[in-house]
Amino acid sequence: MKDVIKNRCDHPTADMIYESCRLLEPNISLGTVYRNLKLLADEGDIITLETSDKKIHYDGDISRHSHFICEKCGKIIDLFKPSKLPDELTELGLTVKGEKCIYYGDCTDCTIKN
Amino acid sequence: MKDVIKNRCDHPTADMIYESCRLLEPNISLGTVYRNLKLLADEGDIITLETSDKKIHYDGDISRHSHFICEKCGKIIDLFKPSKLPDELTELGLTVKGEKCIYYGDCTDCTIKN
DNA sequence: GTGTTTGCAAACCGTTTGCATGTCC
DNA sequence: GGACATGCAAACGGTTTGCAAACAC
Repeated sequence: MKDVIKNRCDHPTADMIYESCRLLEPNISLGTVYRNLKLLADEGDIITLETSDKKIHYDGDISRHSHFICEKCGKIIDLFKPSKLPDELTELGLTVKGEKCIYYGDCTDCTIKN
Repeated sequence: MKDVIKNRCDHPTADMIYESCRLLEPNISLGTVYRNLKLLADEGDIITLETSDKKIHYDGDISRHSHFICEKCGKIIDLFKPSKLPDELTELGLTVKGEKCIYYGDCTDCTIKN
């Protein structure tokens, strides 16, 4: 289960993971998938991403990186170059964990199409 | 309805807005609130914030500013000082709208308590 | 009249949970 | 045996939607 997430480089939702798991273990149930995802997320083994499609997306890569989410097509893009966090955060005593930060806007594909 | 959101400086959820509206107009229904919130959001008059509490939070302030969300207590904090967006975004041709960006971590209150 | 907005309740859908069964030591 | 993980189905809760009545022009 953990491997299934770690081995993919996208940001699957719970039911995408469910489908993947069923290929390996056809009898696995959706409840189990949700339970284990929550466990992994609580332990910090995976990252959860809140998007605007009302589904939770999971990321098996817990290294320091942030994300960009296209508000038009929902595409999620990894940003790996470490970025300077705003001074305002430290001034207010706020600590960002693992550079978890989500930028929202339009991706190239959507910009071109308009 | 628009005024109700614009006049508050927090980041209310749909049912918080519903409660506020009912004080002014006791017969208003939840469906109407959701419908109008969606309209306002589509028109760009308000901003939606995706948090981890599975509720949509709305922000009547559409000026350029980003947000910090505490993953422990759910508190949402405005960051008003404009921050330098990562170069990686422009390199990838990604445009962030209104500096919409959410940082996740622990707020001061939660850090102190632990 | 026609077109738009509303209240209401039911539907929707991603997620969570209760419980009986199965598995491992 | 006991502790824990799983399958299954029902429940949960925030959001959406269909529809008839109310409103605006």
